[in-house]
Amino acid sequence: MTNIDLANVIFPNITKTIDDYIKMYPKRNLSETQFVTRFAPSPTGFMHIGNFMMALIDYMIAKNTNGVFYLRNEDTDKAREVDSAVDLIMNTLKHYNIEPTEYEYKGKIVGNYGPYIQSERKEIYHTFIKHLIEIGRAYPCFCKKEYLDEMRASQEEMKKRTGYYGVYAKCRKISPDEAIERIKNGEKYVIRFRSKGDFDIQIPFEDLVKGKLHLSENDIDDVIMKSDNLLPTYHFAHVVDDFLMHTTHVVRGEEWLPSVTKHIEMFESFGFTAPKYIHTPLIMKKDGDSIRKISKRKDPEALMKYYEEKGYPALAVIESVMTIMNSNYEEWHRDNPDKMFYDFTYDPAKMSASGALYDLDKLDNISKEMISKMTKEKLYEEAYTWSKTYSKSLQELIESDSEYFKSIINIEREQAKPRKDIAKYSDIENLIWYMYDDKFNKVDYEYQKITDKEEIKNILNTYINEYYNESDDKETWFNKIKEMCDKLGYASNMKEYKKNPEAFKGNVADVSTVLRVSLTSKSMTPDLYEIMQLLGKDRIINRFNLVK
RNA sequence: GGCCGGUUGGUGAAGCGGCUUAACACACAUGCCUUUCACGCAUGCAUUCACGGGUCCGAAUCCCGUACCGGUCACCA
Repeated sequence: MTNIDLANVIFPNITKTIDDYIKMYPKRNLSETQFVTRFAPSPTGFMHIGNFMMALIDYMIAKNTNGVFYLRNEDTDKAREVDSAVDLIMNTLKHYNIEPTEYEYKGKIVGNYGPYIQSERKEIYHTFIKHLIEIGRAYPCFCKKEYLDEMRASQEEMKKRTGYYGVYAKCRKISPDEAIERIKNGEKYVIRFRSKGDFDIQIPFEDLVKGKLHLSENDIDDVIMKSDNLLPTYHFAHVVDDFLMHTTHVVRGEEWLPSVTKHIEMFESFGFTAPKYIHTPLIMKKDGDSIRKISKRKDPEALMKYYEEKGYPALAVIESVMTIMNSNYEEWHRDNPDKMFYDFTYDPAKMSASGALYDLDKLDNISKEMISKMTKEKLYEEAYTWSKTYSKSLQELIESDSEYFKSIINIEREQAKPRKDIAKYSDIENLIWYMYDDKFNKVDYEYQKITDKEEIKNILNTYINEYYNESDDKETWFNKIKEMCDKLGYASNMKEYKKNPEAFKGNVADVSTVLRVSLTSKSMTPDLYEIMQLLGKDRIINRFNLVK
């Protein structure tokens, strides 16, 4: 009995050869400078910010080189799979407009290199594994979990490297005859790769982020096919898929760095050349005094849904991640304000090799800047769309009178130096609620300098009876407030007040604050004149009367 | 523990042997402007690049060692 007999016993129904598949997945019709990337998440039901960064890198590389960015669903771990996970991935990519050119979704395959779902590629993997068995580079392993556990424990005790290699790889020595017999007896087995590597030999490897490194050759016989579902492990699926799909650049987290030599050896066992690798640093989080990997369990901002729920503009999130990917992005963007982020050329070599802390302050800043530049129509649309999914109360506010809403958000907008107070759509309600009468009751007034109730009443009455005129323009309006200040003993001129504060009861800022707080309850609001214009005289009087 | 990687301000970082008295941006602080807040403007914020040694006329930049941080050592990806 030979390895070929063994291969036929294990895969009796596989009739194709790897050459058949190589023909079915021909070289892509692209030039040397057009790169092929893929986003290959496993459908666990989460979209982590680190995954998102990798997808963005994939997208940027393909976009920059006019190449191909495809999505591959790595669902070989059926135990961890979540039903809605693919929807989440697709929706997130769609939300950020970084959609793949090839993918498989809801039964539809777009692209010529599918299926793009690993569990649908079982026959392909089996063909490749069968080939490896035939040429003696893979074999069935009957070792039980107990043996493996004992092996590891004794290796640790003897301070040796752990793993299934050398003398520990006892199924390596099983003859085809014995293997066939044991299989026919119904013994459970996995398929392992037969490594020819020598751990003491260092091989050079170049990672596009980390640069040139030397890594020990792999000598571990890794499992390449699992026993229960007969699906491949990540290592093997990576090799087969990225070869057949002609991926030129593999972007993945740096946790994969220690296994590149496994992958290289597997590529070589088929006579294939490995793709280029971009091992991205992990995104970190500060936790007290220490720094750790950002965690989906402890840090809400680790998950992409956080940014959607809070209502950050998609572009703001992209730009904040771009600054982590390539810190020269910001400068570029300043110099090219009219270009889109994808016009920027991403360079993995400029990416930091160490893990970066993701800074929410930075995101807020980028986002405020971006929202401040939106027209009122644009902000209205964005905020309204967001509210329909995430905030019923804001939605109701907007729907009660959309023109009024637009007028409110337009205060200090659409001008050279717009107001920057909205970082995310979920901020809006808290910034404008007082413009709605049904919310303006039982409020806490934040009076500042002038707190005496009689004096406040006096200012309000004097103002409404003697000075306020709804049709005044802004300059006249403010001049009248100053006139009132003079009359009531407050300084109308700040410079004079500062020169001699003792001579006055207070100043025009203090008086304005009384008006502002009486009308809004808050001491910090946008332009008071515009607020008063929007409220109108009747509502102003009503609010003054509410002040007790 | 073995192997691999990293270490420049509170944060992202530039820097790649002399142009650096360490860029730019965020954050923070102060001042100016101002009807509040914000905006804007101005100023400040690492005498020093984890530490120790070496190479060199010259080092954040090159070499060695130490420390610390991270990754990895699964039929998970």
